[in-house]
Amino acid sequence: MPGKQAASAEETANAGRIRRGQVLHIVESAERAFAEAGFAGTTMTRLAEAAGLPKANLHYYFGTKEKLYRAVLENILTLWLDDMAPIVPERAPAEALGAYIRAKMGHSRARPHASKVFANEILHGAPHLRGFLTHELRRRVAEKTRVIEHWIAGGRMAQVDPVHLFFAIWAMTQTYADFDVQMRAVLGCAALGTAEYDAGEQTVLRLVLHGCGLETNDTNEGEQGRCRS
Amino acid sequence: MPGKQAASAEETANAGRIRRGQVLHIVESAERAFAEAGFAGTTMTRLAEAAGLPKANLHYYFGTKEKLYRAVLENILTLWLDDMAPIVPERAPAEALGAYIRAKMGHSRARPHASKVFANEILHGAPHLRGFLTHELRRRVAEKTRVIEHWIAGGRMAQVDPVHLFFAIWAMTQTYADFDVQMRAVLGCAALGTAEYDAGEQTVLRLVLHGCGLETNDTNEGEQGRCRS
DNA sequence: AAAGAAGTTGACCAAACAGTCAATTTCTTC
DNA sequence: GAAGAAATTGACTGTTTGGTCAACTTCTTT
Repeated sequence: MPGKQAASAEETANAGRIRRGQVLHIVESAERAFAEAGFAGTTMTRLAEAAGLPKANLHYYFGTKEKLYRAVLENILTLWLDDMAPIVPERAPAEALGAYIRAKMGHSRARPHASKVFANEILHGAPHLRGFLTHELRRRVAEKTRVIEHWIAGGRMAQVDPVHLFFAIWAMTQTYADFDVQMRAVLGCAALGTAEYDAGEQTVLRLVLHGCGLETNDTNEGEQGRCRS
Repeated sequence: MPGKQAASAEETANAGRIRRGQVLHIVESAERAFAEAGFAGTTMTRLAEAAGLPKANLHYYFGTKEKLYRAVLENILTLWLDDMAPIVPERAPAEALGAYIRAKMGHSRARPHASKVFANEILHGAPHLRGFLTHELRRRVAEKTRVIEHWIAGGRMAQVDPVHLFFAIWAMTQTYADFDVQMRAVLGCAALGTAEYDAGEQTVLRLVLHGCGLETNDTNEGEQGRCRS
C-alpha cells in the first residue's frame, strides 16, 4: 500500500477523471453540432446524438442547454486572443502581421467549427459574449493598436487605421471557415484543401502587407491555387 | 363610366393591391426579425409581432415559416449580384474595384439586416441557397474573374487571384454589417456612424487597391475615424 | 345593393422541445 | 468486499412550437 501522501496525490489526480473526460468529449462534439445549426437550431436530442450519449447524461453534466453552450464558447475564446501574440513592437511589422495572419488562417482551417460558433454568436448580437467583447477583446485590441501606432510613428509602415486593419484581417481570415460553403460553390470543389488555403493566405498576406506599405517575400509567381475539378 | 378597356386595365392594376402591400410589409419586417435570431431562433409569433399582424395572417399569405423565409432571402439576393455591375473591362481597375467596394460598403450600412440573414444562411450550410451559389453566383464570379484576368494580362494591375480577391472584398465589406456588435464593443461606441464607415471604407479601399498594385487617390491624411465616446 | 371573392382572426391541435426524476449500474475508497 | 459516491439512463412532464380551421369582415364587381 502506498503512503498516505502518495495515495492522496493519486486520488486528487484521479478524482473527477471520468467527469473531465466526459465534459471534454461533450463540449467537443457539441461544438460541431452548434456550428451546423446555431444555438436555437440545435436540440438537446441532437447534441446527445452527436456525443453518443443519452440526453439525460448531458443534463447531468451541464444542467441546461445554455450552460453547455457557454462551455463551448469559453473553450473557443482563448484561441482568438492568443493568436495576437506575435504582434509585439520588437518584431518587424511585415513579420509580425504575417505571423498573425498565418496563425488566423491556420485556425480557420484547423478549427472551422469553433469559428462558426463564434461567428453565429456575434451575428445574433453576442448575448453570451458581451463581457468578453467589451473587456478582454477590447483591451487586447487597444494594446496591439499601440504596437501598430508605434510602428507607424517610427515610419516602419504606412498610416493605416489599426483597429480597422484588425477588422479587415479578422474578416478575411475567418471567412475561410465561416463561409466555406460559398467558397466551395464558387470554386466548384467538394472541400477546401491545401491549394485553396494557400491561395487564400497568399491573397490575404498580399492585401494586408501591400496595404500597410510593406514588402511581401512573394516567390511563387504563377500559382493560382484553383481546385482541379 | 370609363370604357371597358380602361376599366379592365385599372382592374388588373388594382387586383392584388392589398396582397402586394401586405406581402412586402411582412417580408420587410421579417428580414429584421430573422437577422436578429436566425431562421430557427425566430418564432412565427415573433414574426407576427414584428409585422403587427396576427400569426394566422402570415400563414394566409405565405403558408409556412420556411416559405416566408425563402421570400425574405430572394428579396435579398438580387442586391448581391447587382453590386458587381461596375466591374467591366472598359473601366480602369482602380475605378471599377473602388466603385464595387463603395457599393458593397453602402449596402452593409443601408441594409445590415439583409446581410445578416444572408450570412446566417451561408454559415449554416446554405440549405436554401445551394442553387443560387452554384449557379447564379458562380456564373457571375466566373464572368467578373475574366475581366480581372483581362486587366492582369494587359499589365493594368498586379497578379492577384481574382476569386480570392472577391472573397476578401466580400468578407471585409460584409463584416461591417454582420459583426457590428463586435466592432461597437471594440470601438466603444453605441452605433456605427458615418465616421466609422468612412474609416472602414478607406481601409478596405487601401488594402484592395494597394494589394492589386493600384494607386489610391487618398487625400485625407490625418483622419482616423474613431468614435468620440 | 346583392353576391361572391379576398382578407382577417381567435381558438384550437399534434409534434417537438428543454428539462426532471427515480431506479439502476459503475466506480472509488477503506 | 462492503458502503457510499459518482455516473448512467428510460420514462415522464409542462411548455412552446408551427400550422389549421371555421367564423367573420371588408373589398370588388356588376
